Amino acid sequence: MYTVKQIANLAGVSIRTLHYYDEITLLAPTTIGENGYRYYDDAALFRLQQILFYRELGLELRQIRGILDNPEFELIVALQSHRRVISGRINRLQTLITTIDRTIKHIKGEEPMSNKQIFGGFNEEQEKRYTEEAAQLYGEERVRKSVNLWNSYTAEKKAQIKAEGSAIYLDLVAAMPGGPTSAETQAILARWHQHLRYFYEPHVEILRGLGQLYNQSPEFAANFEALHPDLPPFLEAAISHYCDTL
Amino acid sequence: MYTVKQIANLAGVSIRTLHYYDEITLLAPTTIGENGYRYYDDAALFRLQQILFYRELGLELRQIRGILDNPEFELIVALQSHRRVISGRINRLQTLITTIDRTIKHIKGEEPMSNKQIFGGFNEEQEKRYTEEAAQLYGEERVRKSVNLWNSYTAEKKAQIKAEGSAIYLDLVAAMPGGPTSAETQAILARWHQHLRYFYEPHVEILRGLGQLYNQSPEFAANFEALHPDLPPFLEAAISHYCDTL
DNA sequence: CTTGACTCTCACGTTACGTTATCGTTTATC
DNA sequence: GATAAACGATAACGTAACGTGAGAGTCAAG
Repeated sequence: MYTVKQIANLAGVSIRTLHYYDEITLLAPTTIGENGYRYYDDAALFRLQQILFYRELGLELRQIRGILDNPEFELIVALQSHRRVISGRINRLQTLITTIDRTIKHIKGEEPMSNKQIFGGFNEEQEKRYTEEAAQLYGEERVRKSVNLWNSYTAEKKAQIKAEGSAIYLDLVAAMPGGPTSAETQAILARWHQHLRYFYEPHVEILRGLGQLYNQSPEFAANFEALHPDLPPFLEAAISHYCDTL
Repeated sequence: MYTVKQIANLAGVSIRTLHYYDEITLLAPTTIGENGYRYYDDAALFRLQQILFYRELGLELRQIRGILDNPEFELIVALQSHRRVISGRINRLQTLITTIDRTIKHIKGEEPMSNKQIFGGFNEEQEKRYTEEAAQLYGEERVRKSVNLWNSYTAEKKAQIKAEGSAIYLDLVAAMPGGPTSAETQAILARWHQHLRYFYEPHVEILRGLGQLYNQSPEFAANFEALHPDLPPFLEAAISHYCDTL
């Protein structure tokens, strides 16, 4: 059993951080003494390690809690995923170093440099975030295939697919009053299921993963909330039921 | 001349960020049109690059403004400094990767693991702060005096002192096979001790602090690593022993 | 001349803590 | 067994660096 200070020293975090993580139920102490003191055991130590990894990778604490509390969470798989993301980070930093070297040469007049190159290593991260989360949930290869498939469409086809998607989600919002398990909702989900084939072969696990993603990932959730504030949890429930009946 | 959107796309930042940087006078647009639009030129592009480097390294925007607005600021020197710090970052991430590998083996029961090792790579940032504190304690006034003393030398004298310093560090590299406590190493350290008098009165505490600084500060360490990859830890051990025998 | 893409300025919201302030508890020392 | 030092708790306000609309003006193309 460790006290707050011992944990703080071991992990290099502040005591306030431990208080805060307790407050938001991200890392609760193993037991609390009669004096109100927090005490942590080794399991808590490993959970904290995971938290720090995900934090290092830029995830919000709420997401981290969602991931760690997911019964399907597997420590080793998660660690291997961290490895890949951190490797990516290292590559990015190395890009920054070449940007530095190139900038120095450019200033000395030894080499020309484009405007894009000035920001090499900075502007690459944008679209990655989106991909990173998806990659962690259902695997890099699948994402790659999906991207390839999507890119194979013409611009016209892309627009049509997008429109179809929008229509489906609007219909889902209209179906919300009936509840997530209503026949109407489930019928629309069948269309949604079919629609996904434009991107990849939607396997049951994937469908379930998408349902969670739509509710847990802030980026997805934000999009759906724009249509209706309660759409994300509604979607997760409805998709879960849909998968159960397959 | 570029508009906000063009800059945002080039650098991978949001328009809001550009607005904010203007608001806090960190990056003002080159000109403002009659319509109130912000327009930036290439110089602004380079300033933004610097801002992003410093931000990547974790500096606060106020500090960044202070650095960039300092008349002594030199672009190339700054870029070289970024290089060293980013290299340190890469080392830290690589430590994280070994922590991951070790944790995986530990979970599989293939290897024991200490509590400290669980957080290898995370708690290192603290050590930096210790050094910073030390720097502030011993710090600013002595640094100022040292700078004054240094500036009182002629260019010729400066060159001679620099050469002497380089010779000492090269001799230390040559003495590395004998180990940090060898008579040879310790004799060279006596020269090093004497050499420091060109800069300030080397008190025992300061010597010890320097030893730690040489190994812990990524900027110093990077310089010494250029001479030999294991020189920084060797220096810390050798200087520690030298101080013990004073 | 309208439509859509851009732009502006408020102004409030957010995340993950830092920072006192005030108070009870434990431990080391005299 | 008293007392100070170190440690723990809660509570509440502060902050940095933007995100996120709202409302309104501007520009380029058809």
